[in-house]
Amino acid sequence: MAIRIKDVARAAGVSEATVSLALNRSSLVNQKTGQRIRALAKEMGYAPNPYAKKLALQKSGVVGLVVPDIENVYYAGLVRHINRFMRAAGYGLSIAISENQPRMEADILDEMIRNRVEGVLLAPMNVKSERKDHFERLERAGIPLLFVTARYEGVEANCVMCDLEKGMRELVKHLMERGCTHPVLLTGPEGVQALDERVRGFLRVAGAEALVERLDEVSYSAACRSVEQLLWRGVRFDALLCVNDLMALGAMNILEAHGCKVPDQVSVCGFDDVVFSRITEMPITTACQPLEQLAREAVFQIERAMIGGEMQNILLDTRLVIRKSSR
Amino acid sequence: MAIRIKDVARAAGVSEATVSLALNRSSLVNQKTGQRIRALAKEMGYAPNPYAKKLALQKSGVVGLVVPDIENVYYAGLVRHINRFMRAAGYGLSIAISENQPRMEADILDEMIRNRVEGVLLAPMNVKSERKDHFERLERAGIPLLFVTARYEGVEANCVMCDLEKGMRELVKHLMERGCTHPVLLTGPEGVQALDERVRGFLRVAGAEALVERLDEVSYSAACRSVEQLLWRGVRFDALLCVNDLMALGAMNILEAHGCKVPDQVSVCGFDDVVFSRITEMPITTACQPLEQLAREAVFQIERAMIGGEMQNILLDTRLVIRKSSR
DNA sequence: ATGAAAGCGCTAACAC
DNA sequence: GTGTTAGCGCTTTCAT
Repeated sequence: MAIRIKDVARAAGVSEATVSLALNRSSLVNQKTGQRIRALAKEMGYAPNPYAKKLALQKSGVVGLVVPDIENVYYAGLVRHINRFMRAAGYGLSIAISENQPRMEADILDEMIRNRVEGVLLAPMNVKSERKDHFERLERAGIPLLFVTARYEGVEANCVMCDLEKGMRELVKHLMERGCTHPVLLTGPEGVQALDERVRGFLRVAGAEALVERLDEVSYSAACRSVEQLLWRGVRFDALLCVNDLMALGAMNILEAHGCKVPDQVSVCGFDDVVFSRITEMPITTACQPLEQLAREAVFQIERAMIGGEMQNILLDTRLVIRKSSR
Repeated sequence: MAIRIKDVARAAGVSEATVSLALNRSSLVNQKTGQRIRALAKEMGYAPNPYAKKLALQKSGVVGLVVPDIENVYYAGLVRHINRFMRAAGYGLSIAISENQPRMEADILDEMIRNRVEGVLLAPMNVKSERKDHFERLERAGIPLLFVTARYEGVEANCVMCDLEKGMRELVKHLMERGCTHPVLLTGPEGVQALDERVRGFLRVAGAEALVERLDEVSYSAACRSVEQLLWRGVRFDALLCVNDLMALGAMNILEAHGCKVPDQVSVCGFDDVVFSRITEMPITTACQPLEQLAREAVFQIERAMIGGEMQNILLDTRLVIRKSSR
């Protein structure tokens, strides 16, 4: 089969132990012999069997990453960046997709425990979920957990995310400065922390009586349906804020279809600053979440935890990006 | 640390071998004892150490999946489906992203070889690449390779993909039936098989002298720039075909911005049928690639190869989806 | 500075 | 049917 340490040892005329030490750059082995062995190993095309190594070392060198939806370009971007940073840091990355299903998320974590991952980065689902006991199992297994992009209430763990409430406040403030007086917020189900934060920010600036529309899901089509409804009900509004960019796009399309001019009659805002806010004829004002920084911080923190350090909560600022849809 | 087979054996009052056999549902072990042992193991929360298992069995039970760009929703969808099918089939899936960088792709394959993956599903990059020797290394390692969504010329391996040429032919035919006489195709660099196929289909129906614009990359912004150019050069055209939906969106936006009415003055088509073709005010005509089927077939084929069977080339049909942008 | 040997947790011949 | 034992390939302690 493949070439083993034993083969290298024989070829080099030394023992397996020496080869192992040499390859791991131990100072125990003579400089010269070390070099010779490493050269020989490379020449022979030796590559250690990762499973033997993991078994002997009793650690895997891999961290798990769980995202709720890989087709959402926001999470896709997160995955890409975390993947890059993690590899650069010399760890393996095991990517899993919970598909927004609590059951799936639990299964994934259990599998990660079995696979002895040394840390878990988890982006919460965008649905409410009750059972959280899989996190206790993680904890019992002594595996550090770090939330990214949002957290679950009731689960004790650090988190790297943006100040979503503040981001939303900035958006509303911006709209009001432009003269909007009747803003409406389109959001998803209550009890999802990342959404609740946005709602709180909205209410704080727009006033507690401002209109908040709660949809079943934070999707394009749900936004479309909701705006249809608003128009049909004759609700008066001059600003439409959405909890993500794709929803804003849906909202805008429906408004335009009904002859409602954006931004003249209604200003529209998204959130996240993913590709959707830039590829429309009418670019969308939004709060940019700095994905790359988020990823960098997440990798940095989990790395600390893995080497026995303490993690911190990291709260990054979003950046207000003003585009055509609000001016 | 965790609980081992030895612990279960002791608790059950049998040997490790018996436990191992019982857990693997071997018929060698007594029905009753088997049940008893399995129950006990579950009760004790026993989970096998995957690395010890992989080491002993000399196989990993995982297959590798390489995609060029996870932020492209087309590949993201592919990943999601393959992930589902692969798990359902009882294999682990190792997801890697080549970021359209040949060097990265090579590194990934080498790492997969080291990790003893039992098969590789690879979606080619959308750039030309010269060196293909990493595939030889795969082959030498005896690891089956299956291309998905496209293939590399010059690499001997089976492929599961759509008949892109035919798909493009259908689009052009559709446009011509609608009365278009001057179609233009926006594509990417030459030498990328998945693009070349589309170009061939286009030329075959539109005629060999039809205009083909070759861009550096198949992106939104490249399409925008290209259409600006076309208009500026005063090129006469009444149909714009793009090799993907995002480009079609860009093209459409630029046309509209220049007062060029779609579809009255110019019909526009995309390709793939990803979300972008449905979320625009003006939905885009496109050729739908049946991602789920593609994924199912890919998993099915690679599975066959892993159990020693023969793979087949699979060529699926795209489906013409006519929307507003072309009528 | 190097080698011998035990051990990581599991499987699979082979013996009983 | 069940137990004994020898690996799988690597690391690491302890001799030398």
